[in-house]
Amino acid sequence: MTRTEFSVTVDLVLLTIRQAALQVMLVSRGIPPHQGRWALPGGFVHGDEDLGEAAARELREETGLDPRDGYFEQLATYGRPGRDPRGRVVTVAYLALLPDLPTPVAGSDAAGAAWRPVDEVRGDLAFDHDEILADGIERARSKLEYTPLATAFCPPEFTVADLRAVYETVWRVRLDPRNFHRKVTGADGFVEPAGGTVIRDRGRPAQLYRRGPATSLHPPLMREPTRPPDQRPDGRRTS
Amino acid sequence: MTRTEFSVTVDLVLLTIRQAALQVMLVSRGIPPHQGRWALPGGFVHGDEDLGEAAARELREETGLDPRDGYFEQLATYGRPGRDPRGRVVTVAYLALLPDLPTPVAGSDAAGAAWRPVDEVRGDLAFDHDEILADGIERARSKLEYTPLATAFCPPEFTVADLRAVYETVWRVRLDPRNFHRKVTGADGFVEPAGGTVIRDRGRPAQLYRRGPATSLHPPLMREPTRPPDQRPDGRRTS
DNA sequence: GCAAAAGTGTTCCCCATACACCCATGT
DNA sequence: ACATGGGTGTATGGGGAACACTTTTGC
Repeated sequence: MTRTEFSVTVDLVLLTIRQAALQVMLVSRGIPPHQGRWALPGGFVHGDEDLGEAAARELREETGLDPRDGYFEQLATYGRPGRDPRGRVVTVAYLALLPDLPTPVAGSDAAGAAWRPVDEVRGDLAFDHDEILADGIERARSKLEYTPLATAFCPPEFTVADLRAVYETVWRVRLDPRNFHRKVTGADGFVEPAGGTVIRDRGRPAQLYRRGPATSLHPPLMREPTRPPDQRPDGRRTS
Repeated sequence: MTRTEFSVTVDLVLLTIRQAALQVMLVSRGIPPHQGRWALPGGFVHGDEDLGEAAARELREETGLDPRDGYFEQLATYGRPGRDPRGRVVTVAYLALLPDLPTPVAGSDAAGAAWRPVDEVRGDLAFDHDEILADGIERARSKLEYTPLATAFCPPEFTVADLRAVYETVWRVRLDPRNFHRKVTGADGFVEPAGGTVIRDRGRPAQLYRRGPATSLHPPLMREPTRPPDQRPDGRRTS
């Protein structure tokens, strides 16, 4: 019975929506291995830490954000021999869905950290981070179907249109604004009125809402549509 | 930067349906820590193994089963300091849904392995295995809603009633046999006819079916009903 | 014949979709 | 005035739930 010794790291898939695109937080690696390449933020788990604590610590160190600003959950664990040239390293990946806060990237570690559109970085990441990122995006997509987590991408107060933009961006679809409005405001505990109104661009002012108390939606409120081939706004087809 | 050394184990949540109950494979621990208590089967990850390989190896060693007999996926990873008195041990839990095959428990390690109804063991397991088991059951429950994995609990050929019993057992509900039959046989790629018929108890012979090619069901075929309080056959209430 | 389980047909109703229409603002 | 986005009302259709009914076996 070999009791091989491992190092254990946490890696973060931090997703947000900026400029109408799904973006992921990446760091440019300053040291080998994979020096100069983009990678998911992360680091070694300390001796007295639970895994989730280590992930939350890294989140604070790298971005200044708090897990409670958005949503935070364990994603999956990766331990293929050879995935890290430094030795036998198992990494526990965490997924966070965050609002596009004016990121106070101040922290020291955060040098070289940046939001990047996921479409522009797929295939270019260090280690097995492409695989981890793909799993995180897939998880986020499916979570939107049966949980109220779309609000995790929104700031504390948001409009129905903001929330709709989340689904449209993550799923790459157009949703009918009128039916969307009814479903969201009608769903029990999904959102609750915050009182104010705001004018985003042109047109009638929109009501502001806060996250509601719901933690799950049964039946699922929003369902990822099975797209007819021409419905993608960018004209591309699903494989 | 402390690079603490960890041991890494895999633990298996093996679920099946026997005697109309959801059952989990447990081993009685022969050595400390937690000697004499029930625990999930598992073991240390070897130096040259991927995590999934280690889990599949443990499955073979402990039960003689193959991952491909049913369904197999990573569940979650647990690494709370102090969860194992032997030191800093991180465990990657895997979930398997298996048919009630005439288990060839022959293997040496399998001494003391047994299927136990999940209702009878909750709260009594070693380490943090109660938490892991609860997470596995919850994952299995929700997977049935939007995947065709209920067939993983069935032998290669099964009747619609067999499949219905899976949902009824895992969800603790009664489902209408007539509507269930139509939904299952009508869903694209969920099941396909195997040709034969079989008489289980009394009544008209039932058609046999095999697993179909579908890997996902969009929209979800079966939905866990939100139960009116009196609908549980055993009369108990959901918390 | 009778009980029991398999399987089909039919009705009703909810709810998602589609879309006409009105509201409130900036220019 | 008119363009633009916010929000409501309403008709239509598909699918799930409920259940009457037929089929095929064992006893």
